Amino acid sequence: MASRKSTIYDLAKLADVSASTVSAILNGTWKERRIAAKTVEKVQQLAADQQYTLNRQASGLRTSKSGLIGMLIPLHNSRFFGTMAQNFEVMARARGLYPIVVSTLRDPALELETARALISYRVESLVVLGATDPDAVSRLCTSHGVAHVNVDLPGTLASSVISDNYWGAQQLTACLLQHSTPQRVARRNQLYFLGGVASDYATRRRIDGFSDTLTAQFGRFEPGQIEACGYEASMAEAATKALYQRLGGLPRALFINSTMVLEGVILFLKTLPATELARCTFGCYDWDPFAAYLSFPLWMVRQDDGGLLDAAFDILDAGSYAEGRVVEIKPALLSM
Amino acid sequence: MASRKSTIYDLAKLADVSASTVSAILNGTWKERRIAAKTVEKVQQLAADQQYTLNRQASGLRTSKSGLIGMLIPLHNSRFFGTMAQNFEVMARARGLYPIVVSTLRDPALELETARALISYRVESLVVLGATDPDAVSRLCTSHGVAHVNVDLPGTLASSVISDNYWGAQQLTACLLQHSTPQRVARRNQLYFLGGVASDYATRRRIDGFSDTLTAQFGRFEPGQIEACGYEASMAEAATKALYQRLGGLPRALFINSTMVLEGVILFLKTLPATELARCTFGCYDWDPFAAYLSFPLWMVRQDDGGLLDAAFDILDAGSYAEGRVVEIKPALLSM
DNA sequence: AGGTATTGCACAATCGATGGTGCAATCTTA
DNA sequence: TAAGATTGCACCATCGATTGTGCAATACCT
Repeated sequence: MASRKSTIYDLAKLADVSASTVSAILNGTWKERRIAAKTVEKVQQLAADQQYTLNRQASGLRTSKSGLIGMLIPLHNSRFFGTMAQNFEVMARARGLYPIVVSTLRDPALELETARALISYRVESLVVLGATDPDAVSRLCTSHGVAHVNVDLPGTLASSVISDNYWGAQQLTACLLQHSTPQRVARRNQLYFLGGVASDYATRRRIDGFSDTLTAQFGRFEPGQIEACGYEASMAEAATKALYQRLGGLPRALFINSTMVLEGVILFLKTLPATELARCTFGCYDWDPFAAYLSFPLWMVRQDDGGLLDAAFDILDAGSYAEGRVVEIKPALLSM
Repeated sequence: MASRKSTIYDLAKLADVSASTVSAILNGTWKERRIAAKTVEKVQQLAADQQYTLNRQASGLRTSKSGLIGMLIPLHNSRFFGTMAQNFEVMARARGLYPIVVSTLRDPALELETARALISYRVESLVVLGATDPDAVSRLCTSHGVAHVNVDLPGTLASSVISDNYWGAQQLTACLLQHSTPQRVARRNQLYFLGGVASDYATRRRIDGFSDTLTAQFGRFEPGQIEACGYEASMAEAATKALYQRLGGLPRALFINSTMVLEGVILFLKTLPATELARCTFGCYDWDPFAAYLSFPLWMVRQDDGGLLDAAFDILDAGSYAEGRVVEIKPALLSM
């Protein structure tokens, strides 16, 4: 029954018809080919008995369609990227495409290598999420005629869908201002921005939103209020500690750029007495369910993952990826 | 320069050699085929100029190798599964295989459909993580000669690598006993197990570890101490509330079965005053970085994700997947 | 010089599925 | 009943890469 493998030729022999007939029956084009209903039934029964499965390598080779759609993500084990991957799979399947999600560890070389691999498997489109060097991927895709779209971090060579980082940062900063207790001590009477990479587009936009809001409020803003210490928890922990020592205490409010950075901040906060924490208001750009239940209040910006991917698929569906437009999707501000 | 696509035939024409020569040069077998070094160089240069990429559909069809290895996971947006996916990718690449991770939403039908799709793309092996019905997937894989291994939840038709849930539950339970304050109120003088599905293998083993430890300690154990309310946060929230009302307070200790369930528990705990929380000791089977920073102490069992996958790949590498053995990997107990 | 050995490559079949084309057999219609 | 229409399917080239085999051309040897 379970012959090691079974091809349309095997079925053809068993059913005493030609391979092309079997093919037409199994791929649904048998009506156009005027195959008799009873032949159809016989072959379908046989295919089921023999556990036949289409060889998509062969099928794809012939039709030059793979049925695959790829997504590059920086990491699997992050809430945001995981949720995006989850949404991506659902939307891909809804379009009859088979989703492949691969992480590239924020490594430009791995991004390119991975894109190249996906292209060699002949993916039909590619969603490039949070890539470090989206334009390099764009060049590769374009030279191979692969539709693609950047998400979360924009590129210049293809259309992009990103969070409205500027707006979100403004909202979060305004919120921190509003909910923090003004303090007398001058050196503490400030808000600080922590984490991310200054050369990174999203971080830059958030810094802009942060600093513009502060400038609008106070008329001044100092570069020292920004600590773009990277995304790693250990870096963030050290940076928080350094800030604490520099200020002689926690700042009036802290704008934490990503949940990964938040992990690092918390590592340091754990060493402080609870009374200290109460003096500072915390905000985090990005959301995590457990972060909502920390021992101190925390404001969070939650990106609209569904909205981002909807827009991305719209671009792919419309074939307008080469236009290089940037669509911004507003995030949501969540209290604690 | 960037011809829409370029095949070995295009390169052959340009280099004025045969396609088989190009193929041998590009796949590294040119030494055995005694291709002259200068021909090699010429063709390689040309391939680079033309942005040639191997068509893996064609290559795989011919060699009946896809270079793909698949992994089924229940969800992307969970720490544990995300981390497993991340490790999987690294290990797959180290073996020269291209990883495909797909989620199946704990849906047996989707598990099967996905496995079938991966097989149609001719994956060379399949890691089945936390599947609801691993044996159905095994049957499919076996009938197609695809190597596979179950991870996290065992099957009976293929080798499995799982956490030592019994041992982990014993450890966690013992730890809860040791760290909880014995209370006089009889109805509270008990530990409760919350979450999971009783028909699920992992949950059953954990319940066994939990109840055996309690029986050993107290000589008795009541079925009412188990609330296998499922994995959803909302269910867990309701169950916690019901338990609280039934007992007239929190129990002496709570064994929370998964971080998802923990989310639900916390939703309810948020409605209680902090003094109430101090009376109960909390333990969670599974780990989340932020759960470590909740406003109350929490013991967690962290599964050895690297160890699980190492063992899984060992089985695949050894080709011993059909033996149906079960390997248990001990988890770690983490304080707060 | 004549023969063998080696070098360097081309040819052609093949993997499995697809789809254009052609051709009997049967059916329809005048 | 003969001509035309329709039904039902087989044949074959093709997608791009791989690999066993064969065969000139050059190198080597006595």
